[in-house]
Amino acid sequence: MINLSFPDGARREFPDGATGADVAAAISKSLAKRAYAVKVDGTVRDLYAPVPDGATIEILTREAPEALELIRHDAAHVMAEAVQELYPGTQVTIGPVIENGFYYDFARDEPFHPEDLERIEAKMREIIARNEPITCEVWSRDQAKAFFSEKGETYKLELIDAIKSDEPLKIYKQGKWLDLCRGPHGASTGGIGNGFKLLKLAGAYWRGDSNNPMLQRIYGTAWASEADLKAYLHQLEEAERRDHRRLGREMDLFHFQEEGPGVVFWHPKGWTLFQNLVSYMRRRLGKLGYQEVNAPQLLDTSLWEMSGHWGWYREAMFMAMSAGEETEDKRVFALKPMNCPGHVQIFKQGVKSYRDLPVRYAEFGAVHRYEPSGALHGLMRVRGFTQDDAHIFCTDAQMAEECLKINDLILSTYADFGFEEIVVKLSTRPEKRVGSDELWDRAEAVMTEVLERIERESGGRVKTEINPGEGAFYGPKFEYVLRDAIGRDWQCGTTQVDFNLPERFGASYISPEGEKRRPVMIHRAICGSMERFTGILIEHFAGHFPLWLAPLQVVVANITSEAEAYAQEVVQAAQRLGLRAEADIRNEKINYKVREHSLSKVPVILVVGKREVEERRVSIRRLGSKDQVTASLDEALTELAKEATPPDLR
RNA sequence: GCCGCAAUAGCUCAGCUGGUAGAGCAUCUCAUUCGUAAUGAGAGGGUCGGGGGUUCGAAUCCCUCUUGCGGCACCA
Repeated sequence: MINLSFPDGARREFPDGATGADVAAAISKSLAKRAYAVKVDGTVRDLYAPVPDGATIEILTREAPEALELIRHDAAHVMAEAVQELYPGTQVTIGPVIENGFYYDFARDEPFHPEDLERIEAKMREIIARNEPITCEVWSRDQAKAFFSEKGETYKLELIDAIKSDEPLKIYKQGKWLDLCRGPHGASTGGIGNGFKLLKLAGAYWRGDSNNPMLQRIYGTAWASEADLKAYLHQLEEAERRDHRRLGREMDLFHFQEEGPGVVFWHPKGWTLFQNLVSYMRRRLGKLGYQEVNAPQLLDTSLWEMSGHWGWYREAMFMAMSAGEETEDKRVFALKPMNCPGHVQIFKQGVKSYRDLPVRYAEFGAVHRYEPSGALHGLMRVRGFTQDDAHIFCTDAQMAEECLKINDLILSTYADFGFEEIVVKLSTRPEKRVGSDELWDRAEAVMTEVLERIERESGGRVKTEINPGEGAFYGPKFEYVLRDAIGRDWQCGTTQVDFNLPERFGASYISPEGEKRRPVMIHRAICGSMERFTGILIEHFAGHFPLWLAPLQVVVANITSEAEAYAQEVVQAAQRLGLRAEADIRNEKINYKVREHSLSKVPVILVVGKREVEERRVSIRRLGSKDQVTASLDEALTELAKEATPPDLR
C-alpha cells in the first residue's frame, strides 16, 4: 500500500502502483471523468502514471491553470497525427509548447500551403472527437530505434541518440499514433477541446541551425475554452491595430519604398516625433557630463580592420564604392556601422590626463549595416539608423561607478516613457571573441557585482538574468529589456565594458604617477536605435502620444467662418507658448473636423464657434474622450503648455 | 540569407476557369456657414511591382528579378 496526502491535508492509502486516475476514481465518479492530469509534489504528471508512496497529490481537471500547457502539448501531438494521416511520408520532428500555443516542425518535400491548415484543423477535430486515451510507455533504445527507422523517421532517430543513456525513452500513444516525447500529457485527446486554431506556416531550421535543412513549422494556439481563444485572437487584432507600420502610414509619420529597402523616409510629423526624442536625450546627457561629438560617416577600412569589425562583419558593411573595388588611391572606404572607432580617434587627439577621466563622448550617430533581407521589419530592424551612442573612457576603478550611472540614466529614461518593468541581462563571453581570458575575467567580475547592485537598489522594478555566451566579441554587456503597454519585451539599452578596443587603437591617458595607462572603454546606448525606439513608442502608445511627444499637439477648428480669425489667433497664441498647433479653417462641418483629427490622433482639438469668439474661450476636446470642457483662452493654453513640458523639464 | 505567401488608383480591396480594369474612402470643382467622429452633387485618377515567355489575345498561366508580409537564422 502507498500513503498519499491531498492539498487539504487529508491522507489516504492506495494499493501499490495506483495511478492518478485510480486516485481520482476513488474520490468521485465525476472527478474521475473530469481528471486530466495530476500534480505530484508540485510537478505536473500523467494521469496514468503510478504515484510514488508518500507524495502529495492533486487532481487537475482541464480547467486548472496548470492544464493549459498540457492542452497545448496535446494539441501539438494531435496536429502531428493529423498531418501524418493526411500527408503520408511526412516526418515529425519536435513540437513544443510556446507562449500562447504550440508548434510542430515537419519534414516533407512538398511544401504546405495555407489551405492545408484548414484540412489539418478539420482532421484534428476528428481525432479530438475520437477522444483517444493518451498513454505513456517506456521503450528500450533498440525497440524505439527499430520502430522509427522502419517508419523512416530519421529526425526521431537523431533525437533518440541525443537522449542521455540513463534517461528513459518515453513513448506517448494516442490511438494508433505514437510519438517520442518527454511528456507530460493530458489524459485523452478529447481534453483538448475546441479552443484551438492553427495560425501560420513558417520555415524553421532543424535544431535552429542555419546549416541544417529547413523544416516546415506549423504554429497553433490553444486555450482551455473557445472564449479564451476568442479573447486571444482579439488581442492579436489589437496588436495589429497598433502596428507602427500601419500607424506610420495612417498618421503620416514615415514611409519606406522599393529603392531603399530598410531605410526610412521620415515625413514632417514623424521627424518631429523623432526630434522630440533626440532633444529629450540630448538635454539629459548635457546634465550628466556627456560631450556630444560627431565622427565621420565614411572611413578607410584600415580603421575597421583595426577595430576588428572588418573581420567580424565585413559582409554586413556598406562600401563607398561598389563592394571590393578600390579608389584611385587604392583605398577602400566603408560607411560606419558603429561609432566607437571614431570616438576613440577623438579621444586619442592630444594627451589625456587621469584628471580628464571619465571622458564621456555621446553621438546620435547614423550608422549603416547591411542587415539580412529577411531581418528587415519596419522601423524595428533597418539598414540605416541612429544610435543614441556614447563611449566612456575611464579607469578600472571608475568602471563600476560609470555602469551604475548609466543604469540610473537608462531606468529614469524608460520611466519617463512609462516603461516600468525592466529586465537587465548580463551577457558573458562568447566563444568567438578577442582579448585574453584575464581581461574577460576582470570585466565579468566587475559587471557581475554591478548587476547585483542594480537589482538590489531598484526596489523591485528591475529583475536581472545572466545570458551565458551572448556577449559582444570585445566584451561582456548588460542588456536592458523593457516591457511595453501590451506586454511585449524589447531589448533597447545596452552597456558594454571593453578592454580590447582601447588596446587595439592604442588609447591611453597619463596616470598620477606620470605613466601611460590604458583606459577602459564603456559602450552604451539608452534607446539603442532611435528609429526602433520611435517604433516601440508608436506601438506602446498606440499612436496616442503624451502631449510632449505628439508631433501635432493642438488643432484649432472653427465651426463657422465667423470664428475663422479667432481660430488663427488661438493658433498663434498657442505657438507663442511653444505648442505645436495648427488651424483647421476648412469649410467643413465640425463633426467632420473632429472625426478627422481624432482619427489622425491629435491629442487636443480646440473648437471655436460664435460663443467662444464672444467670450474669448475655447472648447477643449481631448483625444479618446467625448467630453468637452470650455475654458478661457489664456487658462487653456497655459494649462496645455504646462502639460506639454517634457518630463525632464518639469 | 532560408521556407511559405503576397504585390491591381494615394489608402482598403473586388476582378470566376485568359477577351486590354471596378468600388468605397481620399483628391479636385461647385453648392452648403451647418456646435463636437463622415453635408450633397459632379469631375479627374491605373502601360494591374519590373523584365521575359506561352497565346490570336495576359491583371489572370509560366520563368525571373525587386519589394513587402509571417516565421527561421542573424543582430557589432
